[in-house]
Amino acid sequence: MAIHKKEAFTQKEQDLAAFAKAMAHPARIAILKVLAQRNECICGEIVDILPLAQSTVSQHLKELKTAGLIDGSIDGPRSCYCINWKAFEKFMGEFSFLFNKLKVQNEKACC
Amino acid sequence: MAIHKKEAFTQKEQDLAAFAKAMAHPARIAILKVLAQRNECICGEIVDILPLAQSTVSQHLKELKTAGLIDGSIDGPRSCYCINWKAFEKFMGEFSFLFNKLKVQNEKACC
DNA sequence: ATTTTATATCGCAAATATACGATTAGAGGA
DNA sequence: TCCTCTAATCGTATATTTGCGATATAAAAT
Repeated sequence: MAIHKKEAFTQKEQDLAAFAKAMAHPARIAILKVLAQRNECICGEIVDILPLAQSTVSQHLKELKTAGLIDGSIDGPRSCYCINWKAFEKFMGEFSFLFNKLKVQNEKACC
Repeated sequence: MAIHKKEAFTQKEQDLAAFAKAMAHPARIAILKVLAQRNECICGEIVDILPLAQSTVSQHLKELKTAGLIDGSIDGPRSCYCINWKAFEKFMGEFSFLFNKLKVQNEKACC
């Protein structure tokens, strides 16, 4: 294939896919869970909780941040992360719109 | 790395990640959209709509089916697919549970 | 100034995913 | 029976992801 054809799809389709992709790994789900549970933002605590090396966790955090699912700020020698609730609401809303809305008229089984 | 450490996470984390992964590609989002829009179940129409080769579309359909997001049945010489609304509700519910529930108590900004 | 502590980044190896053409399989129709 | 149409699967090239150790960076502590 050589070429990934993401460009051939609509921006909204790409955005939804990117959002899903950011959550498409159990480690990142686990990170989001930790961030959601603790009111304050965590950094290296995540490394202690997850069964992964520090560098790997850092990489997952970077992906989540790039995707916009979490925010991060430097706090002295350590980094602080937290969930970007706005982004979450936006995407969850789009998923709901895309599928829940259509569900109503389609409820009956096909095939 | 050689080893994917999925096993090191909880079943629920793995399930959510697998669900997200199934939607982590714009082509699959587009397929789900088509299936959601048409009341009856489609097969090769998807190939006409998407800018991808038949074999590629078939592969995406297989992934969606394996992940449980769609159902498929053979109808003579052609295949018929439709969205598995039950699975959708289940996963959307889990996402909402995981994040919306926690949002309430965390609304304030951190970092 | 040196050492510790906390993170990010680099480089690499292995696993997966993406895409397509070619081939296969099965149902209908000529 | 032979051909056609639809869809799945195989083989393969390339791209991306995952994971870790090693290294770099930067603030705090000694």
